[in-house]
Amino acid sequence: MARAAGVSVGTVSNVFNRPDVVAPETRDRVQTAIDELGFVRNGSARQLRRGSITTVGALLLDIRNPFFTDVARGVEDRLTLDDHTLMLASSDDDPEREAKYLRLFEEHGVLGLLVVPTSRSTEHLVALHGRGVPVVLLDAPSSTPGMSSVSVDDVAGGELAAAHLLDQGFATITFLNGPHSIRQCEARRAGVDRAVRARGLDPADVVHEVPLASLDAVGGDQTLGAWIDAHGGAAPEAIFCVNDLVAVGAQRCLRKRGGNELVTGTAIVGYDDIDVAAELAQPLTSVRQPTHEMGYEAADLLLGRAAGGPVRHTIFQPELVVRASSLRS
Amino acid sequence: MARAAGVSVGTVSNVFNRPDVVAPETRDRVQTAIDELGFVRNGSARQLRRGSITTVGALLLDIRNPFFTDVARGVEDRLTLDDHTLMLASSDDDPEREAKYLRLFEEHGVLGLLVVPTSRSTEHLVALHGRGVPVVLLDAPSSTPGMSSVSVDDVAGGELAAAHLLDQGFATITFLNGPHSIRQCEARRAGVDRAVRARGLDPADVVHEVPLASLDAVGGDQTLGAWIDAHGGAAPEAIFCVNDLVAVGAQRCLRKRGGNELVTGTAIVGYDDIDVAAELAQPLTSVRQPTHEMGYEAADLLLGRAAGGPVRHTIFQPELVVRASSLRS
DNA sequence: CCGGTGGTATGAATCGATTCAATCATAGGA
DNA sequence: TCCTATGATTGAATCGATTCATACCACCGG
Repeated sequence: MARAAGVSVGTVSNVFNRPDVVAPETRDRVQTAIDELGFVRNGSARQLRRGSITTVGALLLDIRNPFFTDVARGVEDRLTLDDHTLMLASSDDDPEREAKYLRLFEEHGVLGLLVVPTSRSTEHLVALHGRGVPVVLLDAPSSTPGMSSVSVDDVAGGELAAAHLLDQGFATITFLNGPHSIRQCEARRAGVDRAVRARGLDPADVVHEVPLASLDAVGGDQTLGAWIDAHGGAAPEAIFCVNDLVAVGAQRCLRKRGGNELVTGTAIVGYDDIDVAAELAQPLTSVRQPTHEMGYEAADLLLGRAAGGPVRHTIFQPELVVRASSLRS
Repeated sequence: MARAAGVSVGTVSNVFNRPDVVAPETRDRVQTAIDELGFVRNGSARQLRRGSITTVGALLLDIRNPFFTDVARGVEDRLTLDDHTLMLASSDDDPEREAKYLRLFEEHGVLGLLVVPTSRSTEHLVALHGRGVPVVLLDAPSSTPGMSSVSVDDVAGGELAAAHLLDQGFATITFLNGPHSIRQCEARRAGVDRAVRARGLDPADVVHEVPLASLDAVGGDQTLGAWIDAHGGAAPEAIFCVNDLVAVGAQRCLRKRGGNELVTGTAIVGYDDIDVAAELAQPLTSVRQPTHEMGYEAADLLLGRAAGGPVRHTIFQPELVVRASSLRS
């Protein structure tokens, strides 16, 4: 220990935590000893004595999805204001991985957790929260009392997309969607239906929902390809994709079938407004979610909560960004 | 504590760590008590006693860059094999942030660190490593004895790109590059020069290097635009971009100036081969780096190192993926 | 009946920083 | 000169899990 500086343990601790109570001269002496030895205090010991301090955990679904990393960036930006740090991990929508990471975070005495819950998993979270670890749900509304949440109105998002297509005059919408066990997928479908009904139409006549093999470009490509094959080689007039990666896959599928020519006969709307949406072969119309703000707000709620603040449920509104891919040619 | 199960602390500890030495009957009794109370052992205390255990830290340059998240995924995939977990953070190429996170990781008693070093920063890392925390450098070769590293041969990457353009018959290459203080930028330039010289030409005649305002799409767009303005409105015949985001920006710039028409007169080569490279307006020729393998290998090296294994320097070879953007029309 | 052996359980010592009551030093006031 | 107020430093107790030497028990062979 750095009492090679000729002082007691208590004084060293004071230099770190309450420098003002230490005489300037002593402080300097200790400080130089610290620098020379490259002394770093043991975080585990600090934390053991103090309770949790600086780190906040975030458990996302997929660390490679730009939507989540943008959210994470918002979280980080809020946390650095208070000198907190972020521990990231991804659950891959696997409840088992989720449970494992939740336990690890709790063992590490994390200050609180931001969690994008997997399809079905709330028991662990509720238990954790009950044990006194503040939890804020991300991209999912909370029904547990005392647990804050930050989410986006996915019904409104689905409605925006469908309304846009209907207003263009398309009579049918082919909806490449994920399983309804995923809340977001179900909600977006509900929004689509609402837009259809608002125009006096019957969803059963207008909406053709096609379940995706996977929620990425490969899934979009294959699923749309199979659909086209099953319909005598005719492409749909208008497609709504549950996220932009799927939309990219759909475009790829159409282009392959059009002999690598740009296909402009089919309207496509995506979801998430990823960075390159504007730069694609067909600049993609998409529903934008305020990712950065979501992360920022969630971190803010968590820190407030940890300090005894109020429970809140923030619901952001999505926004439609219209580009060439959805316009009638 | 869970000695409401009627046993001593030591026994509870044994149930967790050496279940075989506890009598089955006792073990069950303790286990049910644990489950009922939702008992989670205090990670700080464990770690204090044991030394570091499960977590590995990774400090990346930018968490939003797909290149780094793909690498992170490789890391995670390796770590889960040994039940380790990953703490992620991004330094934003800011040495101060880097230092802060390094200290935090060390305080947390991390098992080891994977670091993509900022432009100039090795002192901290060397000191840390000297203090006994295993460090593996990512995407940068190590010159410090005892410190393993995983990197890609950026000289070869630059050479691949330039050779491809030269072989297409282009007489000049406009290179949108970052500052040479960034090792990768400098190395790629060296590779370009090597390709030029190998063909008996003088780099001074062939290569026009243009410094970028920022290493993203906005930077690529603006920098190329300024260059074109400075050259009487004429676009270069062949462009090499230091990464794919810059290439996307360059394409955007060209399209804007071509009245939103696809511009096929200019050849473009990017770097990183991001996911959507094939789906862009001009499918992008790019230099691919084995991101996932890099992460996996780095994590493997780190775990090996922590277990007293050897120091190693792995250098991966990049690969050129040719698409339409670079082909003579 | 005794000593030995193997299988279990115990609890005190330990890790290292923090905290707080107690000690020590110095200066100022009476 | 003595007493007190103020400021600075000390060191023992503490956090909670792990570890290890010790104790306990039952059973077996001699």
